[in-house]
Amino acid sequence: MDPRRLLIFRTVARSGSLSAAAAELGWTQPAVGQHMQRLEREAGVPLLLRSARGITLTEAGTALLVHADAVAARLAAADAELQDFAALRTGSVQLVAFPSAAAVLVPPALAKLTPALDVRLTEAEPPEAVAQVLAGTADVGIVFGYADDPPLPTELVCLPLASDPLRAVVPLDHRLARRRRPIDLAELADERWIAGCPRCEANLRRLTTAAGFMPDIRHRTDDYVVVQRLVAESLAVTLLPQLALTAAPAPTVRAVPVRTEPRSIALVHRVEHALTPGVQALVAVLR
Amino acid sequence: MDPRRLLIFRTVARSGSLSAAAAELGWTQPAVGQHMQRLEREAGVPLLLRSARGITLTEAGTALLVHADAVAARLAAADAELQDFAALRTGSVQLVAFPSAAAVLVPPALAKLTPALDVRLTEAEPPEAVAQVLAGTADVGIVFGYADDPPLPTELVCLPLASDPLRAVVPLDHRLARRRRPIDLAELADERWIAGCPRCEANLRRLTTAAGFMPDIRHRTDDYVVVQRLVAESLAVTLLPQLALTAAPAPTVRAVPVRTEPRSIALVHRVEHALTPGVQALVAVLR
DNA sequence: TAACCTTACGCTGGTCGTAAAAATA
DNA sequence: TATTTTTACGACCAGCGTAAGGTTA
Repeated sequence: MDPRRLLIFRTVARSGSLSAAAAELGWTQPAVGQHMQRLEREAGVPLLLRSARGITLTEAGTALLVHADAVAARLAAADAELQDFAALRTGSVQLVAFPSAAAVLVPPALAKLTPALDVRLTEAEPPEAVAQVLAGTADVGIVFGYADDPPLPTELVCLPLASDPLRAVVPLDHRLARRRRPIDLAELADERWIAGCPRCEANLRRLTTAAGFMPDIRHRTDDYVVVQRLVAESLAVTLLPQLALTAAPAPTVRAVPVRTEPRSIALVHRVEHALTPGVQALVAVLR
Repeated sequence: MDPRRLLIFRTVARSGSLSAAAAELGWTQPAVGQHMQRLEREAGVPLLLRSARGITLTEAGTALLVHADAVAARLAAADAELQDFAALRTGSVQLVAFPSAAAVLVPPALAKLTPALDVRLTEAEPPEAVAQVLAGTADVGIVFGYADDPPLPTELVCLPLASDPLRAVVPLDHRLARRRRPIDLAELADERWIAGCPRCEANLRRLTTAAGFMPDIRHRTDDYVVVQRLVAESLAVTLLPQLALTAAPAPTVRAVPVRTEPRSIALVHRVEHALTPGVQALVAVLR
């Protein structure tokens, strides 16, 4: 059974005549008549009793009208729900961000969004975040990247958000603590070091190699609060991105500008979601 | 929203890929793809996430699938119900018949029908029965007609069922009670008469006029039981159709063949109901 | 007459198929 | 390579409009 004809039948049944239904549909009388003929032929049962005063439903027609009404109601409900998605009156977006972005960038962005959009935040370091977006576990990811990162799969869209400079973090009484001009990394060649997550450590090694030394790594943690406490006790120095320092500013350490390439912060999502209203809205407030 | 595309979307969602859906529908892949593109454009929201392993539903797509399933279920229910009507597993027919037909012709006919067809009998004399069928209050009418009746409206179909000869009904001790050969109406010119319903009385007057006399009408009733009791008491004679005598055979009177035109018994229904299974079935067992 | 219905027929446009290219595993 | 997708384009037929005819109130 062709569902379009069922809806035309509904219009005919409710309006009382083929011509009235045609007017309602913006068609001509024969167009509606042909549809009803085909519907009745396919049904195998007369549905309408024609007369010069319009139409009356047969018993089968009356029964069919109930179903037609139900179908029309469902279609209207489907339409309304899709419009809710399109107008951001409903829908949810899974957002995954690395910790300091989750702390600094995400909350003010979410505050700008309509509360009808259900954004759910989880934390993950970039490699895992990208994997989640690829797998569909997350819709939008906030990640950071270093200069020589491999390119992302073409399935993903990458929107640069900001450039995040690295700072050298030293104790308050360090000899470089009061320097205003950017220092060279080589000036920290003889320090003890704290390394962060694997990618950050790889980046650190790349930078120090370029600066001509091998860092003496004593501790490893990607927790920027712990890092700063270790530095405060003069146990080591480290490089931290400005974002992490903004997330947890510690008066017990000193962040000194250093001549290194900044890391880049970017937003990723699957290409198909370029038109998904929820993703679109979230991307818009994050940029 | 085009309901056909909703059903195609349902097939796609359930089969997991455009190509699998196309195979299921007996179409090609691009045909399905074009439908989905249009559906998404009209929806204003992406519904499918395409990949090389097939498709995944977006959140909006998942919501839409629920409605699509509901629509499909309703369409199936509508189809099933129409087939029930077509196969006489359901449905009802309003039958209106004049009293003696209701007594003699209808019961054995109904006994031959499937009990799933709900036939409802009411009694009415022909003029009213025809009016009911015209108005749609009844679907099938059993009526009788005389030679010079006006033609029926073209909106009605008339199927002759039988020819019903008239009998002269006289007391057992009447001088004509033992006659085997048909009598002439003129032989009853001097009797007292009982007339029936208005149409029957008109027919009686037409016949007697042709036979050359005016009947001395003493009583009027269309109840053929009452008629026969009156005759049994030798209060009058009358003409009764054979059908009425079959309905209520009375040993206390004598029915003698008489040379008159018989009345005709016919079945009427609206032309549109020629294809209605219930009407068709009822007509078939009544013929 | 006016309103409803059909039937007949021409033309448009939706929609399906074919063919080729692109992307992923 | 095999399977998925998309895009482009051609052809067909469903379906709408126009026009004419029939029936009832």
